Amino acid sequence: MKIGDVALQSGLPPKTIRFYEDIGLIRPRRSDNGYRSFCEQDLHKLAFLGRARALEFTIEDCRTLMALYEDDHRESAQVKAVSEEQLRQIDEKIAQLQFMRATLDTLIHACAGDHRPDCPILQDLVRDISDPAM
Amino acid sequence: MKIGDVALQSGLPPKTIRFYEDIGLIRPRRSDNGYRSFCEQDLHKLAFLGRARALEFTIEDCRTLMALYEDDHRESAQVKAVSEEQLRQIDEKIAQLQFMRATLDTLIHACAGDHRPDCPILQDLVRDISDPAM
DNA sequence: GATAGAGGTTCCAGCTGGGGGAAGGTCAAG
DNA sequence: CTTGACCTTCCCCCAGCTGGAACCTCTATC
Repeated sequence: MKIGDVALQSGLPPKTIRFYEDIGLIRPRRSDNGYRSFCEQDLHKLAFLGRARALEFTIEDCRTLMALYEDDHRESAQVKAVSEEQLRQIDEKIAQLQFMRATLDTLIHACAGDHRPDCPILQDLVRDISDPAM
Repeated sequence: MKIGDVALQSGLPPKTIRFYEDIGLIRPRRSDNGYRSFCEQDLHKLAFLGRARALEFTIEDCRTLMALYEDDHRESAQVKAVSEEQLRQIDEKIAQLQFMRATLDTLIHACAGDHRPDCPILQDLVRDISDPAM
């Protein structure tokens, strides 16, 4: 398979696939003409990477998961640990975003949204420096 | 005020303040010795930027908000529109993260997390290419 | 056999939003 | 007069790609 084929099948752009090779996540063979030649295993790995990235695992996480994936002697506890850390970070992000959302929502509801310049949103953003309370 | 002073008062690192000047968000004067010299207005703008960024407004959003902030003839509807779009994007992010969280949580609960190599998490990540259903 | 077009290749640059650190200038205190 | 804290510019680096230029290769068509 050439890069275009695996791109279609994995859903990853060719650029991304080359990038993953650059950083050593996959190691496809080469044909005589210099083209990358992907086997089924490579395709599975790319799908693996695509899904892990969709779950917001970092590239470094992916590297770890990939190593575990390839290690027949892995312990599932290791995989679980990485995933639990990732879950924790997602939870953190969600909490932070929900806090921002609440703040922004309050501001938006306080704003008349008409032709006059008075705006509680701007007022809040620029409020007194010496009052760091949120 | 020198950059260190406004850094302390605004909570932004000096590097970030210089960066904001580079991209034209602020235009502090210069003292004879070449040092940046910030006035109260600059400080307010920096605080403004810090808070807007904390609400995940992009730099481009900040540029827009800053222009509105400086425009006495603005209509609050413009500010509200930018903020509502931002709220929409935050909601989108939250929804996506919650979906990821659910997926990851399910996988984690399905994983024994012991010394054996069998792991539903890896199995899911690498599952059949020809089954793109999530 | 020539050529066009759709692929492939490499490399370099850039995006967002800054951070790290070098090399040098300036200022106040001791 | 020196020390140390602060300031300056400069350039490179981070993640995780993406775009583009310049070139190569294969296939199809005339």
